[in-house]
Amino acid sequence: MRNLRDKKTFWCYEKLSKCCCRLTKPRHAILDVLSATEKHLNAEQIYKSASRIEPNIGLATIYRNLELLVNIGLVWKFETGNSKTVYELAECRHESHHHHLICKKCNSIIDYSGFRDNEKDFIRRREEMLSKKYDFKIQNHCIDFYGLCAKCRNA
Amino acid sequence: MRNLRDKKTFWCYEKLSKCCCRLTKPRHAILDVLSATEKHLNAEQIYKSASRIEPNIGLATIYRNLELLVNIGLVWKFETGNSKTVYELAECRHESHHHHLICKKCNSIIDYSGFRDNEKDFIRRREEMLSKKYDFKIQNHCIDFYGLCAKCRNA
DNA sequence: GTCCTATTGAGAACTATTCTCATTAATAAA
DNA sequence: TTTATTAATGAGAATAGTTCTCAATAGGAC
Ligand SMILES: [Mn+2]
Ligand SMILES: [Mn+2]
Ligand SMILES: [Zn+2]
Ligand SMILES: [Zn+2]
Repeated sequence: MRNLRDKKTFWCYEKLSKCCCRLTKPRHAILDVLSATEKHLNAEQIYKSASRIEPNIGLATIYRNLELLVNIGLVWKFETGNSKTVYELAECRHESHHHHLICKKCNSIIDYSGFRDNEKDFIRRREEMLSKKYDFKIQNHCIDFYGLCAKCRNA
Repeated sequence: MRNLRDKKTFWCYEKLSKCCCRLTKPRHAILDVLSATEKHLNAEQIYKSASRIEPNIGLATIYRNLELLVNIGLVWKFETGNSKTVYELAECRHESHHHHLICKKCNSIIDYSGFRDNEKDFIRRREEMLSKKYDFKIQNHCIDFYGLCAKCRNA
């Protein structure tokens, strides 16, 4: 196992310890799995990949840690409507915040992140307005577009 | 039971028969339940309310019909992230299309529908742009804002 | 190295949803 | 109105994603 000094340089070690969360081997593996892909993985897929790094890891540990990582904001979780919850890294990626195009037929997900400035402005203004109008503290948002991907439309 | 002539005047009878769906008693009850509220109900809640109208209705029938009604576009379904899928009528309401403010703590949902024209324009333009860029036919969208409601913030 | 306790693995338990199948009833046709 | 067709139903079993339990382990502060 990596020694302590190495661990302290891990990209989210600080954030974890700030929350009194230890950088355990399963946790490290899960973060490695999510870091290594740009796909949206469900718990089972993360379990399989993480098992290659930590062969004895348990599925319950996957769920426990995903919940924890979502809570401290390192991971973004969302439901696709076909009962498979998927996860992706929230930070440390090409461009962290993004929206989704979701195909209703094949359930594939396209990340959309090339925001124009006016798009960010628009959403920020909308959030300000909504916060006031409904006395609601907005922390984040989820914008998904549903429809048919090119492949499914031509099939 | 209502006779045939009455049923044919039911607000979505045409839409149903167009899809070869019969206006059955359980179906009628579910639509009545959804029509009578502005809340977002889960399957269990719909089951309980519908049971008061049709005492022998089965839970499986609730799920079957909700799926059907979602497919033909009469009902809007969405997942709140706490594993309770909720449903609401898509048509025949104050203002059909709307977005949501969802409290992360108490899971309450606020409907937000007072769109300004520029908001609709903005989303329409965005959809046009995305459709082209990703060769994706957009059919609808889901915009949710997550955060803390007034009650939970002051508690 | 010692100690405290957060975290783990295994599997049982839970729960929302879907499936199966014999029976019933909505509707079109006669 | 009667009949025929087959979509739809209720009951309960089955499934699957997720959470829980608990004794054992290991991260990391000291
Ligand atoms: Mn994504
Ligand atoms: Mn709503
Ligand atoms: Zn597709
Ligand atoms: Zn709240």
